[in-house]
Amino acid sequence: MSNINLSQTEENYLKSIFHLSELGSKKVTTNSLSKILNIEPASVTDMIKKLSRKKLIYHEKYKGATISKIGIKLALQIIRRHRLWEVFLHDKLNFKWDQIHDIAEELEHVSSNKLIDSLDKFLKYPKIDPHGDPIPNKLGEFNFIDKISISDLNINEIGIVSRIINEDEDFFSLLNKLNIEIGTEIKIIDKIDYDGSVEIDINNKSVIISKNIAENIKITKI
Amino acid sequence: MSNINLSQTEENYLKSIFHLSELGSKKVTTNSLSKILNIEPASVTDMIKKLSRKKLIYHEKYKGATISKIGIKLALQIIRRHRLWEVFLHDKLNFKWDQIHDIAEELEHVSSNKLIDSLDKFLKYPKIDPHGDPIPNKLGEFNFIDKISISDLNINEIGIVSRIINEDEDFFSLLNKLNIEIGTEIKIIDKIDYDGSVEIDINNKSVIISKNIAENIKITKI
DNA sequence: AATTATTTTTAGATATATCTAAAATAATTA
DNA sequence: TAATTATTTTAGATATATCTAAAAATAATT
Repeated sequence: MSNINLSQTEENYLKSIFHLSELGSKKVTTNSLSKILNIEPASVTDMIKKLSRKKLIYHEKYKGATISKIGIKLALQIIRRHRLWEVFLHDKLNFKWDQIHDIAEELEHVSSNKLIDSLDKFLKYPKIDPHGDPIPNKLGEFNFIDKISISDLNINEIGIVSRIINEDEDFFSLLNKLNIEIGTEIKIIDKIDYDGSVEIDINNKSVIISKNIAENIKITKI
Repeated sequence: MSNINLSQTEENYLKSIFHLSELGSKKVTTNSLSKILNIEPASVTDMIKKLSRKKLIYHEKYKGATISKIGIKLALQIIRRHRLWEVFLHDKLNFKWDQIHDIAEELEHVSSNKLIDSLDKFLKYPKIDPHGDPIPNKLGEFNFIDKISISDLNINEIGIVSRIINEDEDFFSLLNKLNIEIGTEIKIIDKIDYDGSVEIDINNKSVIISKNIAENIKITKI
């Protein structure tokens, strides 16, 4: 096997490209990367060229980048590491689910495969991380469960929170304020046509959440 | 508190300076650092200047460097992280003691203090790592047990291996070959005056080890 | 279709961490 | 002590990852 060795920076770019490409299907623009990585477009262009040279992405000038098969494979390994560390932090070290992301961002770059496979075993081969996101296995396979979100429910339907898409700190603190976590039962009281906001019931308290928030909370219908 | 933030590279230099200074008492030369870090002396000089500017070491041109109080404190935190991760890898992930060093070298640079303190708790506040080295606590305090080594034993005396100084991969594989690990009982059969080699008995097998090897294996006399 | 606005890229700088070759200093030895 | 050897530092390059400012290409609007 050609052992491709990436710097931490390259790994971060690749992961972001993978996420933005939505499982490899979409083209990723320089600007979108610039925004989520907080790096100037000019610098992004340089890195795109670099990853392109390494065949992890394909790039056509001014037209955006597509992630390659090898790129996807590597990205999934980084995501696997990230999510396994999140499980460790949450389940073993008792971190709150909103405090694990940043630490996992550092841990994910530790490169030993043996480490990750041992960690996987130690954690009893978890299938999802504390945010409900699927954990790829050694081969990059994972259960792709693109669940429906709160916005997909109709009035009076009930859902159980299964996955949080957004990993912003601000988003997490909002969820904490609303007492929403994985497993929380949510009932739809009303849907506001005007802007897609949804009135929901959590533990017998009613709140109205914006369309964007509703779309970022995936649920299982019951 | 002024939160001093070091790069991975700076951390590695500082740790090496601390080790070479033998707990802060000795001057460290450019060449000695160059050798253990495998970096050219010219580059070492640059980094010495940098750490000196940050007041982590004191440096007099052409005369070597001394580690400062803050330097020692920071070095001990890095060592603490390294050794706690080694305990985790050995005790929880079932790594052999000769496979943990390199991985801990990467993990030690993950910067969250909360992570390390939680890990410490999870591991039940271990006092020594799998090589028998003491683990500094949050405040940098540790039990300094500079044990005697095999070379300090006399003929017919018995010692139990308690600590391995050298962390080279080659040294570990030698120990594995000799069936020596922490806890192994060793009896001195003969001491060769010519070059300080020692004939020892391990599990009723006798071998001769060099002076250097004997000095790198610390023991508790029984 | 022409103009304007946006996005992307290029060009040229900067900081970090490294290198080699040469100069300066210190240590050793004849 | 003077000459030789070894160590350390300086000077100047290189690679990575970033930046700003300006140019080029594409997209949107009038």
